[in-house]
Amino acid sequence: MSTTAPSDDIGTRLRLVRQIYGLTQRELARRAGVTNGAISLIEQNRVSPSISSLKKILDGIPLSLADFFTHNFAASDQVFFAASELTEIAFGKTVSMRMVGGNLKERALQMLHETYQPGADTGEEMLRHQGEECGIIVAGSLIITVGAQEKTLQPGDAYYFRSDIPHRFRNPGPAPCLLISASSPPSF
Amino acid sequence: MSTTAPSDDIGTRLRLVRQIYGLTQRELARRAGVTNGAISLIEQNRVSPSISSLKKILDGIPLSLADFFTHNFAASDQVFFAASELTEIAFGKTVSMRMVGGNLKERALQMLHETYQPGADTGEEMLRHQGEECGIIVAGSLIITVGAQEKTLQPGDAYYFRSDIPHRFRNPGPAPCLLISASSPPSF
DNA sequence: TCCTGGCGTTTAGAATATTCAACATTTTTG
DNA sequence: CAAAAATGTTGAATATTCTAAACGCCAGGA
Repeated sequence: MSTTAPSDDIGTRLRLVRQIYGLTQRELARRAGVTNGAISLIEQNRVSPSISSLKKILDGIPLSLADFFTHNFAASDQVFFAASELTEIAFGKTVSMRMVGGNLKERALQMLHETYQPGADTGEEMLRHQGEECGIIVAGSLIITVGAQEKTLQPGDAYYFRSDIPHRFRNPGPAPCLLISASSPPSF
Repeated sequence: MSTTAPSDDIGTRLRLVRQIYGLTQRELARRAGVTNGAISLIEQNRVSPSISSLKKILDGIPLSLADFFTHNFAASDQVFFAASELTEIAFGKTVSMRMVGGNLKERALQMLHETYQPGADTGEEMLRHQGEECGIIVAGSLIITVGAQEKTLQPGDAYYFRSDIPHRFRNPGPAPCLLISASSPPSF
């Protein structure tokens, strides 16, 4: 039992969270039913708020006390990613993936833009890992095997399965196959 | 981003935690550098402590604010388990396991008392999953394969490996093999 | 039985947090 | 550019929490 403790600089933390949510001290104060002055003093660490005050304030965001103390609110958390910013991952010469938010920490989700060149195959020794995954074919076609089932998917088709069921992806066609996938928790 | 929020009944929560850790108000107050009266008032919800006070108090346990707000401190959390209370899990007719704390929630750890009957084998298709695992042979003997390595373990021998390395357990001997294992995170 | 020591609780007063209203500064707008 | 609106900060008054010391209660030991 030991969640990593965030800094106890409550003031900076609150200011950060408030700004991430795009609220002014006055707007948050109004929603929370406290005064803007109180929020100002707290954010400057000139007072240490009571739990009841902090709770009221966080309710105005809204955000639970648990989340407030648990999560790492990095101001640098990127929200938008240019195509060129996606981190590239290659598996052999036939499979490559472009990951959304690879630089983020504490991701609960992994989204990939995958490319399977003609002939690409994740291998006879099926993949197995924890979590769940799903995806939608964007271009080309792909043969997906999941447990005892196998199907050729065309653009627009999709899949969803528990990742602990052995699975395999193959592109038999003459054209590259593009697909967008999501999985949780991230496997890399 | 939404950790389940525990009750905001800070008083009861603090009292519960304090008692779980076997501390009196006075002892905790001494460690935390606050007065026993303050703790009494907080536990009765007659005041809402400041973050700084609550932090000082939790430091005396010690417990982080994040953990305090995150975890579910069920007073009923069982600590001791009679052999008969271990939850039984069978895989085929040759492998069975007895799990410690199967009824607990939020386990970070899984401990099993495993029995491999003569001839038992987890299968040629090696096991792979997230986390790490280790164990000690209690009786009989067992052939364990981990990646490229393979070894016959005797009572007292032990193993430790990252569970994502393909692994396999076999009991070739004429006698049942007993072992105790631990893994994290729990795989079931 | 009457102590003694430990427990949680309570109360008055000191310390701290919060409100209210005003201020200085920046941003928006005509 | 000037006026108006919005933002964060501050000081004095109020409200709340925290301390220090006492209280009542109960379990064990002479």
